[in-house]
Amino acid sequence: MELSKREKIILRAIVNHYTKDGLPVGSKLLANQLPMRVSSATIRNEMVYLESLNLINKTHSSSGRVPTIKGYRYYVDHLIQPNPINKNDEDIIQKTLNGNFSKMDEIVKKSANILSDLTHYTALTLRPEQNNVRHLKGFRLVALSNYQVMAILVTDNNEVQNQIFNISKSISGDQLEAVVRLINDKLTGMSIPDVIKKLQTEIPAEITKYIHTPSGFLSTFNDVLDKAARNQFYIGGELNLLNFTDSSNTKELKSIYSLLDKTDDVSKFIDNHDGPVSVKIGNEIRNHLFNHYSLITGTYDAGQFGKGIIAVLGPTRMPYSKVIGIVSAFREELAKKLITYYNNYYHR
Amino acid sequence: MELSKREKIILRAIVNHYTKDGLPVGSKLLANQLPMRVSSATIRNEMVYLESLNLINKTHSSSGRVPTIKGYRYYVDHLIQPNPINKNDEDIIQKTLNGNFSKMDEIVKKSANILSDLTHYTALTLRPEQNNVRHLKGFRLVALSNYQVMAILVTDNNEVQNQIFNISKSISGDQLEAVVRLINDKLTGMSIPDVIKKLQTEIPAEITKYIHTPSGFLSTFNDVLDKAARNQFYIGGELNLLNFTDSSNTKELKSIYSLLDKTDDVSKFIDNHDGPVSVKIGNEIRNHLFNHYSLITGTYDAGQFGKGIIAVLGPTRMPYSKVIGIVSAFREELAKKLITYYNNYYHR
DNA sequence: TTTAGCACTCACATAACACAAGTGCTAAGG
DNA sequence: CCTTAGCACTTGTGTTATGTGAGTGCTAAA
Repeated sequence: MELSKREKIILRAIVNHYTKDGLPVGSKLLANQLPMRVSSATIRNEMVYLESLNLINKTHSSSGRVPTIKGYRYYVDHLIQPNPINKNDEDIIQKTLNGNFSKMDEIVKKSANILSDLTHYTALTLRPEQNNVRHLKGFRLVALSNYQVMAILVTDNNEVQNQIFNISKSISGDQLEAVVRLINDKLTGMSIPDVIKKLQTEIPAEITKYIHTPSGFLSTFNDVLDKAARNQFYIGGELNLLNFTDSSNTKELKSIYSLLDKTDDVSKFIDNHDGPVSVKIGNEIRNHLFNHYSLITGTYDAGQFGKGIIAVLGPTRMPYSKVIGIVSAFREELAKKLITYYNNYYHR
Repeated sequence: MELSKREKIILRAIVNHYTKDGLPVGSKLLANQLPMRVSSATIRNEMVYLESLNLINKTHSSSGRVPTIKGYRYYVDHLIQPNPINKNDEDIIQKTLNGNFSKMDEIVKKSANILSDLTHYTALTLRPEQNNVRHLKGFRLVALSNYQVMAILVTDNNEVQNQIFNISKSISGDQLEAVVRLINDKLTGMSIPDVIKKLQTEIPAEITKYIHTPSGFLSTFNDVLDKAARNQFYIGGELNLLNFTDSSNTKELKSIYSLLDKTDDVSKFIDNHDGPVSVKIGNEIRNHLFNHYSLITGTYDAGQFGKGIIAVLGPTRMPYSKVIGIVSAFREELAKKLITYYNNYYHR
């Protein structure tokens, strides 16, 4: 699909206006405002052509034009003018990321908040993932009392998971201590696949020396492994959806919120990228709930931590160039911050 | 304020109708429907009196009547007819509370979800609190690696808090081990006030034997103590606010949501009770944001765990008798469940 | 004290109308 | 051949008038 120079200017102007004001854009407005001197009739003629290509639309037979999904797509791919982040926003990122964090996850979580503050949309952040198989760096059991045990698991990306579980009355303190020692000895330092294998084969047999029915133990270990394996993500500004979603449709809104609660579903549509910053518009998100939303995702490369994803969810009618600018800048700052963080605490 | 029998019947009917349909209630409707045989004119006369007492209101000069806050209050205090929970809801409570929980908090959290499902409103639950000063039952430091430490704190209500913190490069593994031993020896078993005192006096001095600037350590301990001391609460069905809040007013809605995020504020208006189940209507909640909301709170006595609170937040126009029935039943079931739970795991 | 009757009020729905913004089309001009 | 002035046409929006229905307060009679 090849557009003439003038058609491009017109389409760009339509998208710019519409994302700014949210009102259909008419030919007269553009005639008075475009860089070149043309009459509104000429613009109307061009608009007919753009509409025939399904790049723009009318809301009713005599209204101004509005971009279609395809129009936004063309705009983002060919017409967008870069809008680098402004100094002020840059400062906010710098300042906020420079807090004191005691866990990598806290930085990623905070990032979701900053990103939503900057864009006034909803932000999602996924912590970095190593692409190789994850190994178990440490596995501890701490007996808190004679009926409560905390399982602590450290993976080689330095993530820590922990979970408390209770032990039924039938186990004595001594038995427990024995099991703690047994498991610490056997599993610490192993790779996760190995841990899972052992949990199903060797370990149960060993444990029965001390405890008759060890199923409670084992299911807890699996829980913790699960938690560690799952792609956790953080959300910032979820209430911002209220700002631009047609609030009459409560049902749809609730569906979206409950979708945002499900880790698996979210990472599904946040995933697969082309390039460092990618834009998905409306039905390109492949979920009918998001037909009027767009998703700007960016990857960040946090060195030893691996690669992570940040994303902004807003209306299809969003100022793409501004949001893309923010996401671009943010992915770089976040990467820098995490690498510094890694060097400060992990590299020795 | 004394009402005649007939006035009571009329007021009750008005509240019942209005909470059911949300439409102003007119005199003709009531005339055809009340137990006694009276004309609409008579009812109108009575209504004038009820309105003079500020128990009911008109939405405009020729509309039917609507209860005022004072009217709801009178209804709840004098006119309400008990509506015990139905078998089906009862079953749901039983079944859901009978899951397998590994932490007392999980039960309290789940309760918020059940309660909101049953009422279709928003539910808040506070975990039980012992009213005496809390003691520190156990305090552990677990070195996960030579740069990460997990602090674990167990209070005498068997709550466990934990937090991970990083140690700057300047500390060696040996130093760390020494500090871990020191702190475990000195603080385990003490009461919280004592712990705090020691953290400010004795401990810093001791630690400096091993580490030059122990301020990082100490602030983390304080963080964890803080977390344990705070009244945590859980929310279920927060999105249900969308069902009955005038969704045009996005701003107010956001204020409410951000209020519900703040522990202190929430426990403030959930607190102070009269009796096992209490009802606060509109401005009685003492926060202008809730002028069109009512709050049904119930206490539950979980034996050794102490006493906790459950609450349902809905519109002033809610079916009080049904919701009160549910809260009443729930507080008892939850108490039972927690006592059983305690006996199974803690009492030996 | 109750009630039938009636005039009155007000929200709500509907239709009629003008208006503004925008369109497509046509015909003339560069 | 492209551009544009002009014009008829469409549609959303806002205003006004008008009718209807549910409800009220008041009065006068039972």
